[in-house]
Amino acid sequence: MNKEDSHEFDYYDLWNRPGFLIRRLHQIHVAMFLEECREFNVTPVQFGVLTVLKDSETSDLVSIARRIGVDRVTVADVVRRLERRGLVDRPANTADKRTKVARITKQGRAFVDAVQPAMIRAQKRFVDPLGETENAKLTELLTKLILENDEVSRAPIRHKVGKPNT
Amino acid sequence: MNKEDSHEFDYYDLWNRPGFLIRRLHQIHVAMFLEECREFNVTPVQFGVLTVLKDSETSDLVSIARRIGVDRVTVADVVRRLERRGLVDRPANTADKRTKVARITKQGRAFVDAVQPAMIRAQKRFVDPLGETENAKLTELLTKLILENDEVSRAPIRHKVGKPNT
DNA sequence: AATAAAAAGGAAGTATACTACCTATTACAA
DNA sequence: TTGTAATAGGTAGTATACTTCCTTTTTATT
Repeated sequence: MNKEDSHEFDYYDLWNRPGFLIRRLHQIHVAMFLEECREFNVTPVQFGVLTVLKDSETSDLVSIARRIGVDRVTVADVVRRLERRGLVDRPANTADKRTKVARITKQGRAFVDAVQPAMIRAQKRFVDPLGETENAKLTELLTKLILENDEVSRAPIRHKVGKPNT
Repeated sequence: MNKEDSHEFDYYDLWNRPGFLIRRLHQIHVAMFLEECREFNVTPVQFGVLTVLKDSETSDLVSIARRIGVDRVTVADVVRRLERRGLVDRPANTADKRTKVARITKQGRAFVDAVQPAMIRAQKRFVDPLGETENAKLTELLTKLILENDEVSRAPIRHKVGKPNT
């Protein structure tokens, strides 16, 4: 019998693996987001990039990657798709010829405003089964785990700006 | 100003979007898993499939998909890779010629046993920043959210009881 | 000023995770 | 029994999310 040879916790059961739970939950959130935003045909990460750009006017890809916690190559992919849809453009940077910044267009801004309510619906619906206290606790625990483990990921956010939340 | 026009919660901040937190955490878990299991060159989902197969001897792809909560097309992909490595084979099913079951090989079983400690290390390290109480609470909250929202995802896991899929 | 290190990005490759469409087989029902 | 449903799987296409290797440009060091 292999199931219990660590005689402390049954990691053999998928439902006892935190990683399994997180993967499933992530999957569910993406499904909900896409469902709520179906008419806009936008993904959570695409909306994340647009959110960052709406704040910062222009930004090089590495900065975006750090802000949303995604690999720079992935960001380049996402930005390429947003550019194809006219939501973002890529003006050349004369100051630093290595970078090729991304900039949200007027259409992009209007798009974010139009999608925002659907995004909020998705977020609320996602945590709807929890009460207010549980919801706060969940946010606290998730944030703690992210901040404590951040350096493991390839796209560390290395900060606690804005909202230490603790 | 758009940041506060829902005058209740600042969803404009990425760190206040539960979906963002879940995505980041999932990403971190995958990174940790890959790090701990580097020598074995195996992913969380691959190990999940092997775990299920070790239990059930043989299984058709749809059943695996339901057990681990992943789309059947994805499972087919994963199984193809495991087959290529000799960890799984695909005997034909004479009883039902539609199915082409997956079966874990002897090598596959040995592989699971060899990787198991690294997998457990990854799971423990992931929740290490939490105390025992917090850890239990996290598991409780994640499980609750999964079970309550499961039907949204494309790969629902037969959750709860007597929930006919329409 | 010359050179090495660091940073930004492109290109190619892999894995997960879907959708949509198609075929083959099985189960069910008129 | 015959025709329709449902089921299992394949194929193709898209998006996220990485890795590794490469080039160009900037920064730092000597």
